[in-house]
Amino acid sequence: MEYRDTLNLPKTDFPMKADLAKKEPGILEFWEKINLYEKMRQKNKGKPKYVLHDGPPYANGHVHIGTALNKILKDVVVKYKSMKGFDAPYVPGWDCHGLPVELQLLKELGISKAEINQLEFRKKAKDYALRFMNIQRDEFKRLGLVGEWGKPYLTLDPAYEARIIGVFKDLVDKGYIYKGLKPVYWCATCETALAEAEVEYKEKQSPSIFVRFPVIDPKKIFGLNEPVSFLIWTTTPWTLVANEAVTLHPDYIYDLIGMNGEVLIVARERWNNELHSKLGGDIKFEIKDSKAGKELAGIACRHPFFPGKVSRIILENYVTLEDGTGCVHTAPGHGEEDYKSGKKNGLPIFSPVDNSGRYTDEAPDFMVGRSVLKEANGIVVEYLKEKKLLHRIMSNADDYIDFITHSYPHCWRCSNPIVFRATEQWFLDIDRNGLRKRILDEIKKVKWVPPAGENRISSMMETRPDWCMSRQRYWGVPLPIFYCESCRKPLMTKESIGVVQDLFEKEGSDAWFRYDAGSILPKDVKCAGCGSGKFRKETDILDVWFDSGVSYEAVVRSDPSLSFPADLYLEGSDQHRGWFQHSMIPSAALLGTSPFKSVLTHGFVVDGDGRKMSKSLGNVISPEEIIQKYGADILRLWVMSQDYTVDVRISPDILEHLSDAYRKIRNTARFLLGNLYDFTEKDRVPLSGLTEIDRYMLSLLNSVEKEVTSSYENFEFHRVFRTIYDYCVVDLSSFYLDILKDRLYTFRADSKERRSAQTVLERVLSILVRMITPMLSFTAQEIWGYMKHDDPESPLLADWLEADAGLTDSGLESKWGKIALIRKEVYKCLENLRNKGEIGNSLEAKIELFVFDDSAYGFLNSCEDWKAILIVSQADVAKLEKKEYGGMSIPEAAIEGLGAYKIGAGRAEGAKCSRCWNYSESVGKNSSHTQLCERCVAQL
RNA sequence: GGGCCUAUAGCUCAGGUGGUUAGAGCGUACCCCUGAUAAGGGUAAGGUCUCUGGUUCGAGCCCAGAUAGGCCCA
Repeated sequence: MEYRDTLNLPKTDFPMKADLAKKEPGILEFWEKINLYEKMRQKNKGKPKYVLHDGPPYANGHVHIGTALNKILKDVVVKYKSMKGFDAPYVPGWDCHGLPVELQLLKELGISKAEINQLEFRKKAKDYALRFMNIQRDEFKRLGLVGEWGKPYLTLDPAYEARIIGVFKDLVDKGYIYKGLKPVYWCATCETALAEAEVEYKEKQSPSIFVRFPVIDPKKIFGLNEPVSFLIWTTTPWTLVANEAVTLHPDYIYDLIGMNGEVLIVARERWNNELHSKLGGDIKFEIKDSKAGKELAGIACRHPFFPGKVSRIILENYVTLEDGTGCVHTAPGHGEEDYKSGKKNGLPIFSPVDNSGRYTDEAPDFMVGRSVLKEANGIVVEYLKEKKLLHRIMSNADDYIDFITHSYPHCWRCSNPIVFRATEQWFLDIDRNGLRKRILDEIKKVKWVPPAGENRISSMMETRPDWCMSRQRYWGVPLPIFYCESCRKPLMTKESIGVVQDLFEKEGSDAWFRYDAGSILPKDVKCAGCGSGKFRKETDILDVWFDSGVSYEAVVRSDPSLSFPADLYLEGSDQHRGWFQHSMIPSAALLGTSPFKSVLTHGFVVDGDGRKMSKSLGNVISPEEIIQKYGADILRLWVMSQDYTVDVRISPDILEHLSDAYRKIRNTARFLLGNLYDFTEKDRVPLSGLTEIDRYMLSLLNSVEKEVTSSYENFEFHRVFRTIYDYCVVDLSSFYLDILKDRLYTFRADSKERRSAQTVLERVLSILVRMITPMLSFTAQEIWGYMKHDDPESPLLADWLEADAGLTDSGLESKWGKIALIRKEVYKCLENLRNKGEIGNSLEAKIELFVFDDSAYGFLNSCEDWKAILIVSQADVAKLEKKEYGGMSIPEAAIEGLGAYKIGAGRAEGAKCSRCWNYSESVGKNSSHTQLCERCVAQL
């Protein structure tokens, strides 16, 4: 007789090999077929909502690993919350307007924006954005993300565009929007503003000059009779016309250097390092005085070009000692840093340069109409020389001018050098109605995960300038502003903007370019300034940050399935400056509240060495290749395994390890399934009837579940992964399941002992599959299909099983913790025997546990079945006298709090039972089953 | 250059308020099993806790600086 056939070996069709790449698409089809997302919503209809509001990715290019990380994290949150019984809608969105699409498209078309009709271009841009939206949508779905994929929100939808205008209208109405000047990159050849991405830095030769800014009353200020000047250095002489200040560093030391009958003020370190030889040569000089920069603030100097105009000394930390004089010529109309500093110090934003790069009539008469890039430098130098404001450069043949080659911005299209030029822009006043302060207060109320996010965004909000909302581009939502044709006064009333809003709602923002102002505005509209009825349209568009920034209004407050404020925004940490801020500003301004209750940020994906991914380093890993090689579940497992609060690493090595981890979890589930093939509800054993180790395992399962649940709650997903994984490896596979095999296989199928074990296995599987569902959604679905139950079609439609307090038994957990330690010690002894060739399988061994104290003896005797726990054929517990210490295999160990014990290990007695493989002296005693032990005979 | 953040074994992570020989799992090596089998079990070897100072009786944990890296700005 083949005794093997009398065993209850595991049976399951659940394949060991996952083959995820092949299997996942089928599971996706299944989810689609059963309308999974709909059903998830339906299940929790009427329950409390949990709204994760999706930050829209940019509709350009394929999904990369960073986006995948972001979306998978979101998906895990949504799935977990849904299983927990929240109505957790997920409406994905796309950011469709903006420069990247515009530039990419121009590149594809091989033209500049002046060469194409704006409406025609916008049509192509729309197609382009929609094309990539569709590509990305498919790629997102492939990751197993659930959501409203049929009805995503798109910032180019007419309804969305109308909301953008609506929010802008309200901001205008509340007085937040104003017109001001701000320097932008300007190409005088193309006569257009350039975006950062359209600027190329190339080497250029520029004049280098040193210019005196004479102190107006040196006698009074320094007590000196000679003329005193701050000396500045510049490589853009043409911007001196627009000078408004001279900037010093507050903490540097400035020396007053007497030389040739005048006094020059420069930073001491600069003088000593370079300027002395460059400007002084062999001439004798004398330090008349020394001051810290901050002591010089406010001093008035004569403006080099405008008699009577004053240029004052101001302070900024950005002044460096790398070059120049430590005294910086500041023209707020011609530089970003100068502009910021100018705003801070209340300086005018002066920029007397027109579209073609020529001086306007605001410049001195002799300069008007001259090109700033081609002619101005020579004129300025001659003028300054004549006015004795230029300092000689001794090291250069005693000339006034030097030339240096440096990196300078050029237009990417015409390759000519560009200028910084202040133009009229629309701004949102961040300090209107105490907005900045109110935002800072709202920030404090938000829960930031990790907490450092609060500090980060707060410090940005504290110092950020007004929001410049206009962009000189084609692809975006136009600024809904009109100008009077005769007096140029802007028309921006609730009514005029409302008209635009309604128009966009019906026809989309293209309508702005399709109609002229007269056809858009009602006939009776008149300019409030001059009464004229003729208007023209603003040509600038809105900053795309405004598009996505108002999604709280266009999506969260407009979609009835959502609720405001959103519970969670979850994005990369770069969005502190981006979306979080630009959502907060209009929401706080108009609704007085933050649009989110909590914000979770994650780091960026870097390679195995912590370096950012780049084509040149060749370390880029795409989601696509991971899915093809391993499957989306491995990608999801990767996301879960990482502590995303810092940078997240990925490498082939890491993926390989995760693949191993996946197999372990999968095989654990497979073993559980395989041993439940004949188990039904009626076979369940009540708690009181379970063996002790089974009750212990239920208690442990409870602890694990609590740990996993709280980790999900706190968004500590890597703890979820680790806890589940360790549980599978340590508690199940190498401990419980290994011990259980004897009972499951060799006891009668319907024996109480076997049913007791199965009762536990069923609960373990049932909870395990739920715990992994948000993480390994595909695999969970697959396992679900092999489970026997009346539950819904998908684990995603199942409820989270809460830990059952009645199953927790801390006494048992502590007791079995000690048993596990003893087991570990025993295994060292067994390994010893194995290495000596005395045993192979642990069933060939016999173990004796010796103790000396009553307490330890009592403890060891209280354990039901040592031979099962240790997986050996015989195990005895005995009390020993001290004199019998000798000859033991290992030194004594102690049972915590119970005293010492020793382990005796040797070969088991008797013969091997051919059914259960245990060794027993009873083998051969039964005449009809001569190869069996008595226990097996009884089970037949 | 500035703001914020990170740095524990090959990998992923633990190491409340500083206190005996720094932990886990994986991986690796070796061994066992062949009734979870392209599975399962065991044992062992791996760390100057990035570096340098400092505070302290005592620091992986606190402070300063450096180095490397990341995000955002300039």
